[in-house]
Amino acid sequence: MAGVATRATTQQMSGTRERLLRSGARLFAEQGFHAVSVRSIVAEAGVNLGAINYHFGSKQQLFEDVFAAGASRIVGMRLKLLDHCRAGKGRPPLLEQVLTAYLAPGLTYGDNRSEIAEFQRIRARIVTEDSDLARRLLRRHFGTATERFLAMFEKALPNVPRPLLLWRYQTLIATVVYAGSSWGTVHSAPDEGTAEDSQALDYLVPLMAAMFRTAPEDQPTDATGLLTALMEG
Amino acid sequence: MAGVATRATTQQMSGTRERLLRSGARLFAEQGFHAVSVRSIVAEAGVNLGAINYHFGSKQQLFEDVFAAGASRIVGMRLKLLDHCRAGKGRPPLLEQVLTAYLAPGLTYGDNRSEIAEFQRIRARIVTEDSDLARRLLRRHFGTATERFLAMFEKALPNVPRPLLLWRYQTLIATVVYAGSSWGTVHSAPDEGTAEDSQALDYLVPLMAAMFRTAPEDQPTDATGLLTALMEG
DNA sequence: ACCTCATTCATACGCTTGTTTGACTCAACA
DNA sequence: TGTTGAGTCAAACAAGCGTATGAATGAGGT
Repeated sequence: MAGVATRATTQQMSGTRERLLRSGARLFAEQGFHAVSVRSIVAEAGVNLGAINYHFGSKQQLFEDVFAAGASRIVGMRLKLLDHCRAGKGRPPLLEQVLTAYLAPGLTYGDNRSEIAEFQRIRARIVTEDSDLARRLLRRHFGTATERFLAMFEKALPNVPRPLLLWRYQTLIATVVYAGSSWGTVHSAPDEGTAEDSQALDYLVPLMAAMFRTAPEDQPTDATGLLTALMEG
Repeated sequence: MAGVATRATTQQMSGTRERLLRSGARLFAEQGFHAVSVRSIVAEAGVNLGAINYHFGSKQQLFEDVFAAGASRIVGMRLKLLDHCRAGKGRPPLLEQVLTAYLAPGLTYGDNRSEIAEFQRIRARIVTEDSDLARRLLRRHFGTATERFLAMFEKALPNVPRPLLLWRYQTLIATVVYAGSSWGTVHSAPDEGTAEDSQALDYLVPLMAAMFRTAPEDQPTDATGLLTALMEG
């Protein structure tokens, strides 16, 4: 017991672990897992080379811990906000509430602005991977929250069948991941397309709401037919 | 002159260059630039270790060539389709035409289905980076096409001011990149959320159209205020 | 004062990395 | 029939990688 207390106290005091988590998050977000060396992490953290393997066991475990920390922060905020969403007169539509609950924690707000941006970059990268590690991390940290949000979206839009809803949810994910990670650069003119992060929520909620509310009867636009028409001139 | 002809003929016959481009595309898409070794590429291509440095000069140059090939294929198709977009009675709305022109080449259709998916994965990864290389590649290969599409969107939606239009264009990019690379996996239940690629275009065009047509007066939903309300209960 | 033990540190290990080198092959041309 | 030169190949290079090791450190408990 005394040993455990001592260890906890010492870890808290030394802060090596925390410094590694922060440096790791910064560098992994910037360059990706494989492009970052443990030497560059310990250098930025200002600690010894062996520190990563001592505190985390391996470079990969440090990465997983970095991911877990960022994910739990965002998901925790999302679920807390989701708990406060309810339909009612005088309140905004349920859809807008749920969208706000989903989007806000993933956008760059408040004090831990940069940490959220860093995590979203890490997440954006991992989403495009299909390694077992990627699938495992995503499932573990986002699985239950996804189910709860989908259920809530179904309540907000009872006449949208589930398959169609999934497409919209995917688009929502794409938008928030992309927005949180690399927003602000439409790749043409250098200054063009930068958007204020602080306004992101106000811009995105109406856009996503409009997309989610696309009427089912609007759905079967024959885009494929349109495509062949375009190809023929 | 004879020398040049000889070289071209020999390259065409050997096919080592092309094999490397294909193996590189496959592996870079799967694992990312830094995670892939030169040796794994040449092994998959069934060529000698030195072949990459001989034909491309460096691993990075091979990557750039892979990216250039994929980008020019997609952008070329997009611009060709965009040329056929025009308003007119009896035709679909201009917005849907432009959206189809933008989305179709990036989604997984037709014969080179896997090659497009591979490139979209590479692109998704590079979009989240902020290295000079990433910026350079994106600017070079997507810059002018972006300008032309933005101009066309402005023509299709003349009453949407440019800053708002950029947000919607960003969302479109996010959706197509994400859809083309890692679609089909809402990360909860394993089977849930898989969507048929062949229907992607028909699903996405109406969603994006609804989002693009969000009325300007709908825009200033006070999501920030809603957020504070949610946080307070 | 002594022991304990979590932590730090310098060093080294085995391995892989991207690239280079020089000999070799062999179709094309004079 | 030589000669040329693009292409292939095995071998080696220095450098960097993640990790392991064992000694030094130093605060906490007895």
